[in-house]
Amino acid sequence: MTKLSLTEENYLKAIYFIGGTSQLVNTNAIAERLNTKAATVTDMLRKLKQKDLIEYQPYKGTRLKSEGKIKAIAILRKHRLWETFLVEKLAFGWEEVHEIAEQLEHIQSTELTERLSAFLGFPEFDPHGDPIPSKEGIFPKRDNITLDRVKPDSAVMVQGVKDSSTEFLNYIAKLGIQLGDQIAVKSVEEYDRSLLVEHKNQQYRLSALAAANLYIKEL
Amino acid sequence: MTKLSLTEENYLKAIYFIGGTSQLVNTNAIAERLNTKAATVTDMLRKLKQKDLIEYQPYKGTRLKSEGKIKAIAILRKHRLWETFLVEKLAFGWEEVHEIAEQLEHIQSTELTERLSAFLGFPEFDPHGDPIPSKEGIFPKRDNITLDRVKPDSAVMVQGVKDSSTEFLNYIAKLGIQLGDQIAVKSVEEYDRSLLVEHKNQQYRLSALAAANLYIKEL
DNA sequence: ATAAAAATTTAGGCAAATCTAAAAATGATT
DNA sequence: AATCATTTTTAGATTTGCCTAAATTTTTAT
Repeated sequence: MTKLSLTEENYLKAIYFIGGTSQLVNTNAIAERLNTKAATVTDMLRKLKQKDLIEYQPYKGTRLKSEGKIKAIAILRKHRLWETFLVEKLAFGWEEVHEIAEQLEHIQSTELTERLSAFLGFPEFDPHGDPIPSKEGIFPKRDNITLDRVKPDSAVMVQGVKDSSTEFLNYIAKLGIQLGDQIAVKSVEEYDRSLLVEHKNQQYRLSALAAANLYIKEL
Repeated sequence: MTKLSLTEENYLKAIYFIGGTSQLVNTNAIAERLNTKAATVTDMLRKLKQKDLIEYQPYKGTRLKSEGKIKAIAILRKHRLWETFLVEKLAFGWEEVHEIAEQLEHIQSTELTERLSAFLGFPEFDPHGDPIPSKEGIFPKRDNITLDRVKPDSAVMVQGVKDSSTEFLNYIAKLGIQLGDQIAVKSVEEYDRSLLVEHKNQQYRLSALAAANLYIKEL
């Protein structure tokens, strides 16, 4: 349980995001995600291997070992809890919180994390609809249905977004779509699979791509 | 408005705590406060001088310049707001929060700081009773303190009530509390933040709510 | 199968923040 | 005023995280 530097934490997070808990991850992919150079990544991988946080074979790639996974998931937990705090308690918009949460996720205090979670009512999903792992590192289950998988004439509730890029978040913000909103699917166009939907008493068309990026729950 | 490193911020804070906004501060005093060596401090002082954050004459000591003061006070503001958050919202004890706030005070986002302040109800004093500077760097005057913001073992004089509802006035009348009365705070209960007070040679317990509605002056 | 391209590592350096040891300045004491 | 003690600075190293350029390994394409 050695304390990691901020940089080390960010490398573990990057490896986790690219390769999850088991896939081999390339040096270049990490370099790109962290806006750094491959040589720098190599240095750090040697260091993380030495700390037994990752498996790493030169030229072959890297993957998290169990200690590394635990750390990465703990950081993710903190990130998503803070995002929830920022949106639900401080009334930030979905799009604004990421950068701040990137800083807050590195605060060291298990006690703080657990009290924050309690304060927020032990949330299982963050404002983007992404699952918040428990302190034991277990992810809550979710209905992974996206809007494009829904039959015409069904009513659904928006539960989250799959694509959390700023572009997409801005797009749905422009449409006025928010978590918890109800949407009724009227029909699906054969040609491009776009959807005619009714939302907040308005009818409009959603592309298949947009629909595929909205997690929903059927009502 | 250059972004400072965490270390630079800590040096400014240290200078501020030792010498306030105008007194000359010795190299050794800073070294001691930051648990580092005098030589290290000298290096940093040269750097901070170069950034025009401090006045510094070798062998003569250092003091904050206006930019440095602004930064130091902004950090102090964040520290005390976070402490307030930790105690009032996450129910930490007074003593536990300092270390965590030392980390949180370095989070960079004015927006976050201001929203946090709003969320907390624009507090003017932190749970230790210390004043929280405004975002303009101005310290609130002491006389706006309410009894709940006072350190244990302090003696105060009742100056007024914040809640002037008949219910509250009746309640304190029943306790025999009048303007100008002296009250000594013996201790504060962690659990519900109620106060054990001595007043007119009697000891009794005051709820946090009642205490929060009594304006006092420290003696 | 071999050469070209791409990915990765090694080698050598740099900046920030730290240290120890030695030198210099200041201040205190007789 | 001269000396001794204290404070502070300078000099020279170390560690961490990063870089560029060159070398090496792996992959791809002919």
